[in-house]
Amino acid sequence: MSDTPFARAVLRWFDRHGRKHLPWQQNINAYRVWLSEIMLQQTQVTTVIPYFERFMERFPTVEALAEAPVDEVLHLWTGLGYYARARNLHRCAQQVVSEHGGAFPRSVEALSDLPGIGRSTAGAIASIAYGEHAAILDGNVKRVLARHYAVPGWPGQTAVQNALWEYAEVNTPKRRVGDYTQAMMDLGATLCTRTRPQCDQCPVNDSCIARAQGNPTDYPGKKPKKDKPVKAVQFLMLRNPAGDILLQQRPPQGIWGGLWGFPELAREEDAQVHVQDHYGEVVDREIWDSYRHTFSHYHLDITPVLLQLAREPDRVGERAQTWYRLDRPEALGLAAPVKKLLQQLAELDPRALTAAE
DNA sequence: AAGGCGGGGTT
DNA sequence: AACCCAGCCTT
Repeated sequence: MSDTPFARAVLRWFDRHGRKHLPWQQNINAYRVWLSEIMLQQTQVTTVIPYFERFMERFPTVEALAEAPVDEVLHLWTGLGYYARARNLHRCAQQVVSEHGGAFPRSVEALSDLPGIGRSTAGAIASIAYGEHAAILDGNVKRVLARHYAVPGWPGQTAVQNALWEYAEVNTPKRRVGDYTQAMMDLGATLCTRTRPQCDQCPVNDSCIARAQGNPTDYPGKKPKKDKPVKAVQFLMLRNPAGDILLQQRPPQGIWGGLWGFPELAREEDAQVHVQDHYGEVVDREIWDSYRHTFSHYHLDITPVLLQLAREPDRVGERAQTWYRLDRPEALGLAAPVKKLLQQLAELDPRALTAAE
């Protein structure tokens, strides 16, 4: 079978207008492609770039990543979100080393068996790194194809997703498949954008059904919206006489899985009474202003409470814990709100101020 | 099939 | 403030 006219036009456009200077497009190998693809899941290019550079600096090879402590991986991931990606990344690196001799497999099937790699990411790695005939279907490609073929409905629905996969597979060319993969993402990112698509410059505008209809931005269909529930917690910032802050490791599943955070308490409870019962005498308390942290699926109203302990308590509870030195921070994974509060605490810390000078 | 899982950029 | 982003995994 020869390439579709769609694919040929997209490739011609890529030669003239595609992006070719992104960090992971240089010195292409499967490790770099894989790392970038995982980071780019549900995350925009400009956000990813500095993280990608830091990871490549610290972990130049899949072996280096596999050998690192997971806490250090999560530390470098701090702020990127969806932390299961980082834990799967680490496990995947270890499997590539132990089960594939340090080389990522070439086939979509074998790639999909690795943690954190689904059908689309497997297609991206196989096509870009190895030139294998494999399709992708990420947010950009969904938008381009949904408009071009006027596929109605929200891509979260299985039927819509299946239809889009079919168009993706049909148009994926035999030759230059890596360029085509990159080209489709570039098309979605630079021309076929969510708002104000630049149809005049599109290489496949002559066959685009949504454009002919005059309503390209009606595709893809919107996700049905639901009201976000609100949860409220207190973050207990426990400070020992030395000035260090107590952090506990969160369980691997659930929000901020595997990261380190403050002990939490329901909003209604009395923080000072609770802490005195569990950690010993409290000699000072500051209740900081509450603020809202919003996730994709709920709002979290956070009230930070700083509690100064008279003495360092014994180890409390089941979970791993550490006294976080504000003047000499450990390499731990931290949720964004925790990182922000620790920075504010550091600004109050005379040792940290001295260290910064 | 539906929902959990982040944080930030854009509008 | 709503929306979405180079999705995957579990239930």
